[in-house]
Amino acid sequence: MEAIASISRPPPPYLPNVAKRARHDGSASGALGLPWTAPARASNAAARVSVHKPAGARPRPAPTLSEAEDRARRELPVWAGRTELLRELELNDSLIVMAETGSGKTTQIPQFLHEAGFSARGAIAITQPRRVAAITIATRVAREMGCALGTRVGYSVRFDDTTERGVTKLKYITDGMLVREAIADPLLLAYAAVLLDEVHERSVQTDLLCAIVKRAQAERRRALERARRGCGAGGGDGGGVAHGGGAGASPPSPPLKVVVMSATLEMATFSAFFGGAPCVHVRGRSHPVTCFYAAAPLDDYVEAAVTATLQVHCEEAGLRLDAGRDELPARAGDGADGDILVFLTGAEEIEAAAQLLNARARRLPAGCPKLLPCPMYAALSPAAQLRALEPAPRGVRKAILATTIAETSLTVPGVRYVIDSGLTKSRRFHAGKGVDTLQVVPISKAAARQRAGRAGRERAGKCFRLYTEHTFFNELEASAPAEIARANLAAVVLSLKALGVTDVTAFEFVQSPPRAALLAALEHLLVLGALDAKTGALTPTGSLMARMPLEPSYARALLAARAHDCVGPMLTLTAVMSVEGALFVRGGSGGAAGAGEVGARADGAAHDGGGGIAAAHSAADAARARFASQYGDVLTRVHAMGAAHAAGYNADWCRAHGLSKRTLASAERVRRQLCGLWARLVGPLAGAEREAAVLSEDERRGVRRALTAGFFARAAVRQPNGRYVALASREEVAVHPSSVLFSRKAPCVLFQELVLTTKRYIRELTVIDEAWLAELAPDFFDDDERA
DNA sequence: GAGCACTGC
Repeated sequence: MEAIASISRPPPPYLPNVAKRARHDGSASGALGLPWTAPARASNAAARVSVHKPAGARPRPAPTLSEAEDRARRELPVWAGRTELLRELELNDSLIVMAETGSGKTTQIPQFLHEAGFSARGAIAITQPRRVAAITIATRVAREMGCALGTRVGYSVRFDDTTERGVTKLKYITDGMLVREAIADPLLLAYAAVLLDEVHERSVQTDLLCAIVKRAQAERRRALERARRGCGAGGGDGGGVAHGGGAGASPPSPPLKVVVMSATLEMATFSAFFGGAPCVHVRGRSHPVTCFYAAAPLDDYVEAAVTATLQVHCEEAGLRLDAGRDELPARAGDGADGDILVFLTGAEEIEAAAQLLNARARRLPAGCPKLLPCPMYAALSPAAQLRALEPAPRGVRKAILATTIAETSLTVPGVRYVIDSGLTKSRRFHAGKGVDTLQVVPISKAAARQRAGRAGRERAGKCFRLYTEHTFFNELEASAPAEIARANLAAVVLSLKALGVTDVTAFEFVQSPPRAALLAALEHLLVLGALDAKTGALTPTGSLMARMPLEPSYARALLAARAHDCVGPMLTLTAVMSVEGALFVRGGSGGAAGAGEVGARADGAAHDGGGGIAAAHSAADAARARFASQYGDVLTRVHAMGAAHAAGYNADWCRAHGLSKRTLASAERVRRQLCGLWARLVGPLAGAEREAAVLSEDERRGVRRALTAGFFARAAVRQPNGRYVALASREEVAVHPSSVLFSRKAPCVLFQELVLTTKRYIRELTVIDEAWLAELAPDFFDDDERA
């Protein structure tokens, strides 16, 4: 063990040992320049590999890799620890691997296990938090192993499963998919080993999977013990043990091997959770990144980010920002070599920064290379995202203005400088009020290191932090709170119940969520009819809900459609409401996503007027108005989806009607998936295949009643003074101005969303009859009246 | 009369 884990606690990369205050280039900074503090020396020890080379034969190279590629693969740091890893896994059921970026853990460790025979009695699952990662890594590994994707190596993500049971040995799978599989097969009998990757991200799903595999491990071990004892007691001699032999029982499955893979130092948490599992540390391969800090706190970080970008752009090109034409530097610097990645918090702010950058870039000193701002956030169309990833033209430096999307979800090549605002947007669930909020909060130290590391992917880089060194060391948390500690747990609790957990408050989580959140989730599921009030067990309805890839409230509403003769329309409704991404976008110049088109203009001269996001919003309002329903925003979406379906999702038609083809396409995919699921779980779809473009009045009434069955807790009634009060919380709420019901107030509405900004706004409304509430959710409203 | 970080089933 020691050989590999020669350093079980490596020095954190990027951190200076000595903080030296170093003003950049004397007094030159003037109005534009920001003063920085810099470390005494660049320090990133992670560039070295500290594991020894094991002796022993290695398998033959995969035929489809070139010799150079194969050599590169064997030189990945994780190869040095191959023998040790395998030996530890022979001796232990669980292993924690801390491997830094660039170590090759995700592609190589599964192959090590396969080659060593661990896959002989079951597949090896490798979980990934993101779809693209599962797909691209599986593709890469299939090539390394010289086989076609979908044979020995495959992936399984929503809507796309390329694996074949019994054939696929290495199965790259999204976290969520494996949780689904575990609901049908809690002992994970299809697998001989499960490798949980990127557990340091602490998503609800990986936390849940840790607990699931631990339980499966324990039960499979017990089953093995029982089989062994049973055989022994059954008499006979040694031979009987090897062959099993209980009356007709199938041979017990082998112990489940679990490898937990993380990229940060949080190993102790997971080691303790898995009963003191050994930890292995594998060095990564990244380049040193020098960090600079703001010398004093900054009040406007968008402004500061723009200033810092220009400063880095000029100074790294060998120019001083205030240098005049006569003072061109003797040393030419690096020209426009190396792009700048700027971390901001949201789309609106990024568009504002892009405009500011464009305006100020015009006033750069003569001889300064061009600077090209490139917005990057999830709402951008894929085409616009790709444009930001393309190499800049010669002599031009890109400034990629990104959200946290560039932290882990995608890698921007060519980045040499990172500017870090130190902030991110974070969603939090407030159990007491049952509302979600989205707030700008400081990032963690781990996230700050992750961001800085983005400058050192290809060569040595620099990171400029728009906060002080004191803030970094004394104010930032070591790591962000696990998602499970701040999320709405209704879906989690429903999954746990489906996994056979009777008492979720006693369940052993990697980190226990707040008790209040657990109780709120239980109560929510109880009033939805998913749990039995006496036993707390899943009801038949709850069991169906747990099998649907929907939020519990939507699942409940969908099931309620049976009683209201509107299953087909409700399938459309739940599909169109459960996809992310804007449905209504600006029409005209044609693009899948409205905001995307706005962002894509950043490289042109079009970034002049106030336009931007605000214009896209009002255009979306106009698109919404075309399909407006007197019954509210949800029915408006259903109308739009129905009309688009009738038009065959034609691209020109979508554009002309201000609808996002991309969002519609994913809604249609979800709808088809739900139809298939419904046919299997509930029964044949009588007439629901009719893709109702236009709903009858009865169907409109039906879906509003069905929706009430799932969302009664989010009802608001109009007061005599014209304002609304949310029934459950008794709080005053206001209709969001984007709603089709903004100027046409109904007496009673359901809302899908409550956002806290300048007011408590309710969004995505549906007009209902107040009497339905007591009829469809008597328990909930009886209690409420007594309260 | 305002504005949706990022994943995932």
